[in-house]
Amino acid sequence: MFKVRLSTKGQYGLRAMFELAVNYGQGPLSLKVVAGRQLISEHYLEQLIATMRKAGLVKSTRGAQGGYTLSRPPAEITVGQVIRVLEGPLAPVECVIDDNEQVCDRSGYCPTRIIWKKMKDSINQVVDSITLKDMVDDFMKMHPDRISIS
Amino acid sequence: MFKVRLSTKGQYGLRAMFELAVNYGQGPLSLKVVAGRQLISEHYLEQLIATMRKAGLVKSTRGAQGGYTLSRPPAEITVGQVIRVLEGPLAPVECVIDDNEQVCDRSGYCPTRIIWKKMKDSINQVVDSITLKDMVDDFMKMHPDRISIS
DNA sequence: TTAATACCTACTAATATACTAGGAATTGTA
DNA sequence: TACAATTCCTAGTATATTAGTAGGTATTAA
Repeated sequence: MFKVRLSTKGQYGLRAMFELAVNYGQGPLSLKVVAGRQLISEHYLEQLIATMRKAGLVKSTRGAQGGYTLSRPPAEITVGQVIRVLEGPLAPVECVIDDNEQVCDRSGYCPTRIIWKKMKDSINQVVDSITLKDMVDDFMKMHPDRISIS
Repeated sequence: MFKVRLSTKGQYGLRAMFELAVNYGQGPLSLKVVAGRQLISEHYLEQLIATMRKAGLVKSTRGAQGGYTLSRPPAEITVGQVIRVLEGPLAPVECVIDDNEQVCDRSGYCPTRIIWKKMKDSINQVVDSITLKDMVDDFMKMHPDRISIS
């Protein structure tokens, strides 16, 4: 197997958020449409988007013609925010989740902690430097035809 | 839970390799000593070090007074090599494990792949830029007394 | 000869993953 | 007002992974 991997929660959730970003300013998008466009199980995505709603990343409109919209402009939501809401903190080992030096029992003799810290910082730097708007812009650059599908 | 995390295989394995690096040039170190110094289950570590032996990172000497040594100088073994041997490739999602563009069925419409690629490159860059020698040097700088424990 | 070591295969409890099942509540539209 | 489209909610489940443990055999220095 491979490691430092994301579960499908983060993957699917980010793809769903991308669809909402593409649709931003054009009213709510139903789960059915989002799931259909990204080929994700609708019922499973429902659970993921519930998490994002509770975290304040998306807003919902109930009833017929309802759906979901981003709660902020795409430029104000980072990939890191989305992934961390769905997956929890991004860190290779537990002892570097918090930046404050929460020492484990072997802390004085741990030669590896500094490495885990660097990995963590590097991962988060990548995902925090990309917004949903960046994703949409990049995608439109490569697929100018995609707008007509929406 | 937290994500992009390493299992204990990578963590324990790297700590064991650190001990072998500290001891480099002074003959073999037994599993018992390594496990004892790093507070790891000896029997479990045995399985991890077997993987590293098969991968050519360590050499073993059987029988009484036997043990393990690094098969190359600490400066020639990177943290990335150790972790990848024990955990497999370091990549957040499967579709970026290989650099060649192995496209999934939705490849033309995947707005996230470039992000996973950046995460992967960033993680590997960190671990590949640190050698076991770097770890030992850093540690000795902070704990000059540790040499006497060996 | 013996004690210390490496080497090997199999088993297991606990946990997480990626869903599915089945419905209740809400709301725009005919 | 009825109804269809939607969100919202709780619970179950098959599979895989993790982090070991159990119980040995083979090798070698003293």
